[in-house]
Amino acid sequence: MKLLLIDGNSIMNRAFYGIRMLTNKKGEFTNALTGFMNIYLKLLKEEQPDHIAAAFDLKAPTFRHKMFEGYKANRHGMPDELAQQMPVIRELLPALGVTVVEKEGFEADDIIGTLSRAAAENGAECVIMTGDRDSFQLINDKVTVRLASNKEDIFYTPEKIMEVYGVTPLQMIEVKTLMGDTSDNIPGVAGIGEKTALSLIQKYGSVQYIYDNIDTIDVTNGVRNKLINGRDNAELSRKLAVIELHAPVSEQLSDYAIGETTPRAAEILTEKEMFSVMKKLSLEAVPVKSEPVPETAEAVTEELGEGYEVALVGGELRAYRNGKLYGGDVAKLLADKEAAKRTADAKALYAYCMENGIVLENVVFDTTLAAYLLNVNSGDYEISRLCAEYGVTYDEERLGQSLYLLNAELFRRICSAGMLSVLQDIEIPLAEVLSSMERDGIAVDKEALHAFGEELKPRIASLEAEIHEMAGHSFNVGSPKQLSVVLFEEMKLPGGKKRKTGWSTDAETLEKLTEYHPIAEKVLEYRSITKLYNTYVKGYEGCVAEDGRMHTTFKQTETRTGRISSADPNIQNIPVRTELGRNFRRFFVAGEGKTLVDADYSQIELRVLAHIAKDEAMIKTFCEGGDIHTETAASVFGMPAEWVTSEMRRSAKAVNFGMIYGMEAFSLAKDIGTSLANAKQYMADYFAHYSGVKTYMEGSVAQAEKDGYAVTMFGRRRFIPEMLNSNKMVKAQGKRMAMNAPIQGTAADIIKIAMIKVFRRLKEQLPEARLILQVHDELIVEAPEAVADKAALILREEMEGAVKLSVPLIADAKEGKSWYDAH
DNA sequence: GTAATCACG
DNA sequence: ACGTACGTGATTACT
Repeated sequence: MKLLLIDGNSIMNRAFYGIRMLTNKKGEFTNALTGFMNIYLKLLKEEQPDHIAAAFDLKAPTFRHKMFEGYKANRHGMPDELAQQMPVIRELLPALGVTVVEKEGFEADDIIGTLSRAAAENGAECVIMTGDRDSFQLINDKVTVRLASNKEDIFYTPEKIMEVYGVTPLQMIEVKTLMGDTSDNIPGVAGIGEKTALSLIQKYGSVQYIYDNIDTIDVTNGVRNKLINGRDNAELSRKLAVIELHAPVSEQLSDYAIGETTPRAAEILTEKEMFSVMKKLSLEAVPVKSEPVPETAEAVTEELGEGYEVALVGGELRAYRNGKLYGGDVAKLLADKEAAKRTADAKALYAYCMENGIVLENVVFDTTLAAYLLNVNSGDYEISRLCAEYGVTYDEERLGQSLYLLNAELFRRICSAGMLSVLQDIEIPLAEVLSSMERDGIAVDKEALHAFGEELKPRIASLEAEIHEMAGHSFNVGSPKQLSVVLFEEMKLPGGKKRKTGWSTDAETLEKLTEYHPIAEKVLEYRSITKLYNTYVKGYEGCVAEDGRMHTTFKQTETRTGRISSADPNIQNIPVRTELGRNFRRFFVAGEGKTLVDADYSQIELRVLAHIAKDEAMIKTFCEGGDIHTETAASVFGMPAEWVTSEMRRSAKAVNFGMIYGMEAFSLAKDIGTSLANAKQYMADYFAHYSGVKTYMEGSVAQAEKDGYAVTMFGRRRFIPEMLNSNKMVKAQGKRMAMNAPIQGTAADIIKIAMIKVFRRLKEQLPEARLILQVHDELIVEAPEAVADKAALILREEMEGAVKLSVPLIADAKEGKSWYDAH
């Protein structure tokens, strides 16, 4: 028989601080729960106990502590984020068949002490799982302590205690009596710490012996005096240090046999969205009904509208009419303008149709896109998971029915969140555009790309040799760890920032080192060239398809702000800021007889800011066609625009960009290289001039605090659970998100609208020209040379006219044979 | 799998 | 006293 005793509070505490903040959609914290369950599952597997008890503290002062007068409660109240999770684990464990034991007036340690004694008396083996060392005194031949650790748990037996502390487990009580324990409010003897306490007990065995022989024991007079003065405290401490072994809880071991898992476990875990834990427990997610879903199929249809569920399963098309298998011609259905289609992946469905010569019409709903809009933080929009999340019974055999009910629920939520337009007017039409862009791809001059790489190789080799020469030996320059040893230990250069694992060697640090030693500059150059070679030559060579073109994947449900992202390869981070890197764009070319037309928005985010903040000064500058950064400099520095130097303009530009990110004065100071006081003054002057921006930023934060989310001009939402965090820094980050999300998100909405308009107009008026790339504020069209000007005109008109703001939107278009030339 | 670094808007 | 700008993706080193 084997009894596992879990120190509930201690493990929850460890899990809470060991795992980054996690929440479910509602913003309920789940990190301690997740950490606890992972520890619990590992224990089950490794220990294979047949009996388990989880002991918890109750809030009230404990028996041991109450016994003594003069005891003052000094416990740190646990943070709210952890306190919220405690009742949940207390309910979850019984649902998993684990007995929770708690007793008014007793600590978890007392319960564990009592049960471990009872287990040992009954000849059972006992393992105590805990995160602190308080229970070491309970260890004996039958009882071991398993101390949770970030790496391997550590097992404490009597031998291990002797090895580590040089005393027996019971003598740990004596040690604690002398040294005390601040977290447990045990005073101990003033001035006696762990070292002294251990050596005293190792030598004399007990506190009693020490005081009985206080005049003759071999200690310094200082220690003797401390012991004499602390005698009263020692007596009190001893009583506090001893763990109670007879707490009034059941000692019937059979009461702690592992029980059945009840359905409540799955309910709790589903509600908390702890899906990875459920998977490990082999539990199915269960519907959690928050609001009633219409009962009958007719009622659902009435709400959702007549339509067809169309799903691609393993490359096969399946169609259902209002959830029931559709027997008709699916290809015809897809092209039917009258038939409303609901799907789970519009981009894939558009791709499928394009490939098979079907003109897909009238897609009205998309499960994935809807779920993304409802919660951009999730990252997982798999159907069965969504069903669990939104209270629909998932049945793989009846996929149509599942999709149908899920769509009804998502539709309702999208409507009540005011996001139907974002879904139907932006995201779903965009899916078609993206699938067309992915299919077309961009032509790559593979030979030139390869040749460029061959040119870089010897430069890398010689830089590496130079660096090794300066260091005095060879090492891996690409390893930040090895590099930091060379720079900061061997060469004794001044280190800057600390990282988790040592000194940072990032570009900012190396930049500062250039004035101390030429090696820094070489490392910087080595880094930039290897980056170019590894990522953009080696990486991209493998990404050119048979047709000589690169087909990226545009991800539509990835970012928190509503932007699209690009992967395999990422086409949105191709070098441009340095000349060497910029050369890279020469290999992205127009196809035979064609040209690239590249158009980008001018300062779209600042224009969006001017508009949504209704800032008069900023609106005026943009409407008059003035230079925003120069105007900003003029007002911040209090002088006419003609007097503004390029240096001043640069600073003003930094402030303008900082505004978009919710930047604080500290970072501004660092960015433009001035004092904190100066930076504060700049920002104060900025807000005095752009008072609308100030009001807007404050309002944006206040609204996010009230609603839990930030919202764009078009109603796209971003939930910001960080806003509710009690950690000041996390909350500050939440505030910055709240300031940035509506700006970045609105700009993303605008360019998405522009993409749809450009795509449609090209299709109609210039079908041989194609929209092929998007880089956040930049669109690239590949067009036959003869119609390049027309394509440029269309791009400019549709981008500038995508939406009407209180400031003009400006897009500049350029043509060229390669991306380098066109940009 | 995570951390560090660096490419882009 | 802290610790400091938003949003991505790819590569390498290392556990």
